[in-house]
Amino acid sequence: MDTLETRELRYFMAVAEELHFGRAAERLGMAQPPLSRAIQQLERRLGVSLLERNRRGVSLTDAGEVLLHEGRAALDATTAAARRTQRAGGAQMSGGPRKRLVLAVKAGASHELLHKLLDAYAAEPDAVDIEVLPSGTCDQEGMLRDGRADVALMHAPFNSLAGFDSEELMTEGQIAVLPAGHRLAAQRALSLTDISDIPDLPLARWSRRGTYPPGPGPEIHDQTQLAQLIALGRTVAVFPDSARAWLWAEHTAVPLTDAPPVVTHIAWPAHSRSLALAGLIRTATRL
Amino acid sequence: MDTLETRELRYFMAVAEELHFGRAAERLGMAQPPLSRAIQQLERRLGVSLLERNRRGVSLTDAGEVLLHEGRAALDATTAAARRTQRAGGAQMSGGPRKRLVLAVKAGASHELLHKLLDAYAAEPDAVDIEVLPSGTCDQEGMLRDGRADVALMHAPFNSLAGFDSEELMTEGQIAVLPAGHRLAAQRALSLTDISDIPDLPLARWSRRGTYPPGPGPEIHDQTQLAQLIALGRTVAVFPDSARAWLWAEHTAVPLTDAPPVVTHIAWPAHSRSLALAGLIRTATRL
DNA sequence: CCCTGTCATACCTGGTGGGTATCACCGGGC
DNA sequence: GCCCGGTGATACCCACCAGGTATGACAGGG
Repeated sequence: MDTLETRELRYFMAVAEELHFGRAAERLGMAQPPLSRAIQQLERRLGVSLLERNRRGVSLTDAGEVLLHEGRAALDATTAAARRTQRAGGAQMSGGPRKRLVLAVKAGASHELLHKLLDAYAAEPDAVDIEVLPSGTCDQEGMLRDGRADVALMHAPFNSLAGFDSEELMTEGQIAVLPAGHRLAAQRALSLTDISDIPDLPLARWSRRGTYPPGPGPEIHDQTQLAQLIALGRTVAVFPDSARAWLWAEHTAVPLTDAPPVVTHIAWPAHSRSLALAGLIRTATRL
Repeated sequence: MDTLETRELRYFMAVAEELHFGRAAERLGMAQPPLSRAIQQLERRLGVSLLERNRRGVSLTDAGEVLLHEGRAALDATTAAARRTQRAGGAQMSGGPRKRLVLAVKAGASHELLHKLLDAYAAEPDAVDIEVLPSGTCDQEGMLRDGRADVALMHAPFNSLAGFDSEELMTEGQIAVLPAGHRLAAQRALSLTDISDIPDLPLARWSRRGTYPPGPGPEIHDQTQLAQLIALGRTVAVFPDSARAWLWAEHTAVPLTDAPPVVTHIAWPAHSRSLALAGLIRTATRL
């Protein structure tokens, strides 16, 4: 059969990610035996073995690998359905905000564009409330996928637009943000190689899903933290032009000649049919 | 809570589509009272009213409308996960086909391209079996979405590529297919207006999701049927150039000067990670 | 050799999904 | 006006199964 209950998917995802029944069960807030049994039943129903039970641990079969990816998408779509439904209906009963759109943005990025967009949209006759949801972790894709957001500002090439509809809004170059007193801060322009190997100024390393790329630079997970470390002369970082908006007095921005341009898009789930969303997109493309 | 069991989604979709608890229950193979109760529980859990129970029938609230669309996507993603997992795992146990990719195509379209693609791919060293799944109903989108297919040939502007990754393969003009003896069959070229209002040759009307657009022409749901009606001098139809491959002796093809070009794409789910699929796409783009 | 950590098995229990019977309500016919 | 047909909701019951606890089987390491 091709049923496949949400609960079973949740269970399998937990096991597939932990590769350990005990820890997975703990994460799910249940005991280990029923979890084992549920996975066995799932395997029997699908007629496919998903996990290789080696002594000492568990590993995924090819089919398990497929279910891990496809199941993630399915679970995201399911929770998105629940979230968006609640948002659509919450309005009509509580006297709260009539209708809301949740717009995911990268915290601190494209301030000016965002401001213009929100102002222009608010002036539209049929505008609804826009809730801006800033994400420090650059996870606008996930937010669209699991329904935490209805629409997002994304930045190629950092975000992938795969699976979404999108419109291009703005293209900008990138800058190196240096301590004001540093010798390179006096330059007119720099290249990526100029700043990638400065012994006294190692490039900052952003956290990606909790892990950091290797290198000598400080580990960063927060823009303010980074701004401070730059101001203290400890590191250097690369940002889109629009980051000039939040620079401190102790910072100096120098254009990068060979950094890839950053393209800001407005993106939304491909199947979306919301009129409010269509209005926001229309406004955005007219900016 | 943001749970939302697959079963509940299935139930809601049935009611939302039928707008009738009794018929929905019948379609689901269950009795009406438990279905009513399940929907009530769903509404309470989400804290949102989904259906307006008017005396004499049911209608959707705004939130219900949203759940109808989002839920369809979620259910499709779920059954896609099940189907693709079974395909990935079916190979390893039964001695059957090692690994399969299912390629959805519009029945009868792009014969030559398809042939070249399959031949070229079969010559690749790491080729897997390709199962060609022809669809008479032009529903390649749905096939990709619910996992019946892994990859599809789609034809803009007839199919929407929204939500998929795709690569352009071929662009072609369109032709009018006329009865060989008709006076217009002698022309070198025609425009859409030339053929849209011929009293003795009304344009054929294709079925779209079971309904037909209004007009005087015959109702068509099958290519052979259409071919026969043209050969009999009863109707005229518009096709991409590549349709010349299956024309009969009694048919005459005349190029259309102002018909939009047809672009054939190869398309696949945006999140797909299959190596076999990547190989097929690479072959296709090299054609 | 036993101890430890793993997942599987055995068995029991409570919650709940589903069935049947019935109600409440309304609109339409005569 | 009355009754009838058709709607969804309610009441009640039962059986199934998700989940818990206790325990087993099995391998690797001291």
